[in-house]
Amino acid sequence: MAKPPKLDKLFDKFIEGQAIFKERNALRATFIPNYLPFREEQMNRIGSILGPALRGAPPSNILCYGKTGTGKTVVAKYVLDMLVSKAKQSEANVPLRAHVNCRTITTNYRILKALCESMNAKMPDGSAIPFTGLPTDEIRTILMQKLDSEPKIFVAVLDEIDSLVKRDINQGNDILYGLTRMNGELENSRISIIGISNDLKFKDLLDPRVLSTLGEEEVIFPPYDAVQLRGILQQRVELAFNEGVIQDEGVINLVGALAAQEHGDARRALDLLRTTGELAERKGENHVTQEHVRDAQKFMERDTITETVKTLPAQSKAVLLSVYALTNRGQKDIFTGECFNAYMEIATAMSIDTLTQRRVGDLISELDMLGLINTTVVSKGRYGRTKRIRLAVSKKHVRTILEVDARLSKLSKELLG
DNA sequence: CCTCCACCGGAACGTGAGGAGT
DNA sequence: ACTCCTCACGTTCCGGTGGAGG
Repeated sequence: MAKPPKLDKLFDKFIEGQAIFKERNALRATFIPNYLPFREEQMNRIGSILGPALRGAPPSNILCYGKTGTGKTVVAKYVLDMLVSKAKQSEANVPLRAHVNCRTITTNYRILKALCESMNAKMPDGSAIPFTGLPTDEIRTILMQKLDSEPKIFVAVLDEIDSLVKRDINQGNDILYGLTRMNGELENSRISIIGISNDLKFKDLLDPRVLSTLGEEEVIFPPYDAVQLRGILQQRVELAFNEGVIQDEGVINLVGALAAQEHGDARRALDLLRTTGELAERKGENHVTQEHVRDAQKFMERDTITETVKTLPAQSKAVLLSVYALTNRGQKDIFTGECFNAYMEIATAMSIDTLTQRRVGDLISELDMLGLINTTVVSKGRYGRTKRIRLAVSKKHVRTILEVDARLSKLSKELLG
């Protein structure tokens, strides 16, 4: 059987496509290059703080601040890698280490569990630690016993530590207080914490008792400027792409410039560059052009919005739709009361429960945080205080996506404005 | 300067699902 | 079968508030 020529050509394109990438992973956020440009200062600071661990002395706790994609995580990992390999070389005290992302690991229990697992701690009977069901106290005891079983320095990196406190200010403070105070209860070992925060104001949320121990040392990660981004990209381009793929100097400049607009986020820059390469690859081309960069930018934007809207729970969809409907009726500014009324209609039409205004208010805030709408609290004097709401994404965008939901097909044109 | 609207947003609590141990 | 845990999602209650209009 002869191969269909079309498919044949398609596959050929993929084989040719290898001409684009040499090592695609070099453009991923998890990749740790052997040199981190523009972060010497931060690396030296953290290095000198952690240094005492090599002599078995407990390092101070560190808080790292900086917006997303400023290299906090990669620097922390890099320095710890170096520390551990140095310790192994010289047979000094090899510190234990753990890296926990507090945004994906959402509860105190699971954070403790993750810390336990990083050093293979088991239940007293030798079984694995269960996902849930244990009192949090108990798992803390297990952690401490394991730590104390032999003298060690334990460096725990708590990534995105701000989300821990923002999710639940009491719970967050509790676990941080518990961790920072552990040193007073441990006999042999010492624990030291590297907190990584995207939010510069995160300190305000911390209990002063927590802050005083956790924030012993602070390291700031400023955003990269366009020139630095270009430098980073240049370094990765050499690792990731085959020679001659990027002939146009403008490609890197453009990626750097686009990412610099997004508060100097290197992760975004690398993502954009990778998507650009993949786009060119899919088209079966051997070179990457500025046109590809622009396409990739659009593609990524559309992709993230589509994804967030699609995965919204039904109630949030109803709220978003009510904003959409009012916008469609020609209203630019929408106030909470109006939004709530529209929501009641739409939720009824969707035949889902209607929530209270209090709850809808929270959903509005969530949509705001997702960047789908913009809200500001405004005072209209005699006519009360409320939130001014505006749609932050294009109307077309919302409609096409929301229409996919089966419950929404019933909604009348009239209802949607 | 004071009032008072229409909501904001914190606190406490309820419910039901999901999992573990006994 | 029963107890004990956490967690997501909502509700009820309520004190707080910026500024237009009196």
